[in-house]
Amino acid sequence: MPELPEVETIARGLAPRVTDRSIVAVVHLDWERMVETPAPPDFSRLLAGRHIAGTARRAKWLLLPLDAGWTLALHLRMSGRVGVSDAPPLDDPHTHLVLALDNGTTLWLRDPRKFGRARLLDAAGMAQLDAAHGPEPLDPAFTNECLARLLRRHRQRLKPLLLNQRVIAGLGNIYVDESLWHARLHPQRAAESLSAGECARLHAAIRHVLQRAIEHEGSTLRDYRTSSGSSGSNQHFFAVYQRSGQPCPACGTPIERMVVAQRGTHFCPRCQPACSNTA
DNA sequence: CATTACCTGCAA
DNA sequence: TTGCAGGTAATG
Repeated sequence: MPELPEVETIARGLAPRVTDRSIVAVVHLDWERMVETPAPPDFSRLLAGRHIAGTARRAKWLLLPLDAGWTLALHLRMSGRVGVSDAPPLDDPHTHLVLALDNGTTLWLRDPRKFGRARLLDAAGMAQLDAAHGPEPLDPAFTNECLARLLRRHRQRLKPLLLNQRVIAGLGNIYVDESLWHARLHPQRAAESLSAGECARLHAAIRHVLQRAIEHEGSTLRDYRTSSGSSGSNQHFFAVYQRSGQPCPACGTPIERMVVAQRGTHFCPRCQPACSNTA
């Protein structure tokens, strides 16, 4: 579920409640496959006593930088949620990881679909995670020219290209569809076929769409909640996502849905015309 | 590039 | 009952 804006919102909301706390212990872990590294006994042993320096985000990973060079990295995949509460939510069958903090609160991860993942990384592991992802689209260093270079380098259609975390970090199905609509580009356009002007439109669209979503604390379709449990409101600003049959906000043409790269894809057939090099 | 797998809940 | 879902990795 959570894409860049949702994870960013969670990281910001979590910060005041975990920064400068210490982890007393892992008090609950009932889905060991969630822990990718190190093996769960070491994961729990190494987390105990760690100091939490703050919160951060890389791509769709929620990061808790700890002391001694460690970082706790959490990926919420489709249905994961994290929060801090006074009482451990141990009666909930979907809460799979609970950390006790030194002020008596608990940091928990809940995930009905069990796709979420946790890693405890040393500096080298964190560097690897970083290197496995493309540039952050909201980083000032991500210029129009950076995007142009990415598009030139990959012979792929726009939709799968933008979903690929190794190419550009943090976009998922929602924000790819929304960005392509704002840029007036068909999801199946070949990446290397974009003109300079189209590339500039895509660059501006991606940043606009992500920034606005963060301002609205993310998009809640079903599972996503902020770290305090509230819904995001960005879903009210979708132009195309899950709006098939409804009028395009720009031209009134009914939004269409098709499958591209195995993903439901929403677009306006008039504003985002197919080109000769799309099919 | 496409398909499958990982899981569960929910709507059709 | 079937199909679908915001993500990703592994496999033909």
